[in-house]
Amino acid sequence: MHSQNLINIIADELPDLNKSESKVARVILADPDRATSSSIAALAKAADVSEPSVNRFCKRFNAAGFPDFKLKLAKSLVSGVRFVNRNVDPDDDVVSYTPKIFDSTINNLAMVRDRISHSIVNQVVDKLIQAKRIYFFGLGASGSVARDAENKFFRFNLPVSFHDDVLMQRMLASTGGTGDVFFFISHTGRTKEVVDVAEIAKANGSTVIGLTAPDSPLAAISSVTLEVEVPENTDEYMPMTSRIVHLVILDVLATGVTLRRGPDFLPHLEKIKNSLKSTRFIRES
Amino acid sequence: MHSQNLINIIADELPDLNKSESKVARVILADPDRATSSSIAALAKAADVSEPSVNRFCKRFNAAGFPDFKLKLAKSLVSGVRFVNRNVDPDDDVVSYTPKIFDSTINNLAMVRDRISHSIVNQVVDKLIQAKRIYFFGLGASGSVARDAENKFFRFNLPVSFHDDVLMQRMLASTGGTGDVFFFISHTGRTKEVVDVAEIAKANGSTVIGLTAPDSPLAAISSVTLEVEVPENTDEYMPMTSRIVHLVILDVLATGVTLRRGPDFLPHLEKIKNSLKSTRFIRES
DNA sequence: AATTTATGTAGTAAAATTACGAAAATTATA
DNA sequence: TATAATTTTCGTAATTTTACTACATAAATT
Repeated sequence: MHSQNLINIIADELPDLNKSESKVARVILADPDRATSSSIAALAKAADVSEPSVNRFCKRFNAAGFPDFKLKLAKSLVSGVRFVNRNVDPDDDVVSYTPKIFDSTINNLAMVRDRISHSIVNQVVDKLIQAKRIYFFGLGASGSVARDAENKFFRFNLPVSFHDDVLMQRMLASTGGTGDVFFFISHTGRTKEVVDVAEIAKANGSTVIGLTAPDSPLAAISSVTLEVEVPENTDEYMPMTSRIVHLVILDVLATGVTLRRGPDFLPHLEKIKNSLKSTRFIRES
Repeated sequence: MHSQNLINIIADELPDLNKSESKVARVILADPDRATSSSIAALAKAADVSEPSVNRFCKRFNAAGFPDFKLKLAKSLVSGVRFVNRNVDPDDDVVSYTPKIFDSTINNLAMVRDRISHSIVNQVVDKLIQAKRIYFFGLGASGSVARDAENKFFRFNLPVSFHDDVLMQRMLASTGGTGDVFFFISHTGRTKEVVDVAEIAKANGSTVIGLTAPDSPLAAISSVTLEVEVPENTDEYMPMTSRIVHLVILDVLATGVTLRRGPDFLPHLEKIKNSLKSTRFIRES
């Protein structure tokens, strides 16, 4: 629906392609990287079709021609599938694994940037602005995200808190009601405790917002879901990057709230910023 | 030097290029995106040089030829990094501010990726591996980073904890000693409380690691400093992104530790992963 | 059997590369 | 300082590779 990856588009269309087109498609999907660096003749031979068939294939996917197609393919390899080939190896040294981890995080951010639903962001900003009270809930790694969110939203002069304790979450969820916003953060969206608490909150009439994986139990329950699809960890050594994506989405939400509040609100933010000044060493220079 | 972006490489080499090469370089840098879709003839004409000059230019930058160069250029353009750092405007709507915030985060990550000192990362990994005990300290937003670090390093079977309470930090710092690692996370590196505690830890013979700004009081005290230079917030609406960079650096460190531990350690990580399985709803599909 | 769709052949146009030599710049020598 | 020798830089022209188009035939569908 959004700005999909070319590889995925080809894979999706595969059943609808005719014989020679699907031959081409399969050769490309088998080794997209190789495809970007081969000539139309080489690719035609590999797929056992004629050159014009390859050319027609390219045009079918909205490319001006073969070279343009290769360009688009190369681009989509970087933004999407790169992490597949760039896993951390057991015998990598610092010089190799450091950029790999950065790149993987960057790729995921770029992917979500291009796919996030703006209308849902808007809806969530609405809910947050109208909230009587906001609770950020998360367990484990998502607990840190929730804590960061509290820290950020605290500046809006709203009653906001974060909790990483299940019992506390459960109690608060059951005492909440209309006007309260419960904001659940979860990588998988399938942690039982989290889903349970979300159900309680929902049952009591609170607004439930989920920052989580699509098609998850948590997403199903939530009043509004900010869907974040970050590829599963295939690699033992590669860290989980959904946390980072969640943090940036919360940055986006906070910015949305600030902007919605309008310029009258800026002095308040300035005041909070200044309150921290006295705790700092003065910068010499 | 590292896995640099092709655009940066060209910009860096610009002074060392000869007349026609630099003409080509300037045309490419002026509009890299256009360059990826033009023919060698068009580019030669735009740069007012001959076609072979463009070809030689490409080979100088380790491309097989012009088409290969275009491919590499295209890839480096999408690597997530968008070069113009756009600020959030007071009258931006979701569609505008969302990508801006993602882009700013991505830019900062890419910058640090290319500048981080690998030898310092290595040194810190060494210290963490040898540590008898690790304490992650941070206040405010950095407290969440510290909490995340605890969560991550906990898996290494090391005595590790995080603290965002100054009194607690102070007590622990004064009871620590040789073999203990105190890991301070601070955006500015100039929060008095943090620097005070770091001084106490240092005085008692503990190892002090700083993840903070260069040329800051905290950096000065630390045994090893992971320097993170993220541009100051020029924009009222743009969130602070150093937190994110800090988190990714901690990911890098955790990966370093895992790799150093060797393959014998993987079963242990697997065990922790499995321990969480029973808390989850089974994925239907 | 008629029509549409799919695919390949052959020719053409465009693009990129190579080989070579002239021009410019640099260095050496008188 | 002038000039010759050498190296580097750069362009012309030819060649090769690559991509595209028009057309025809084959296959599939109606």
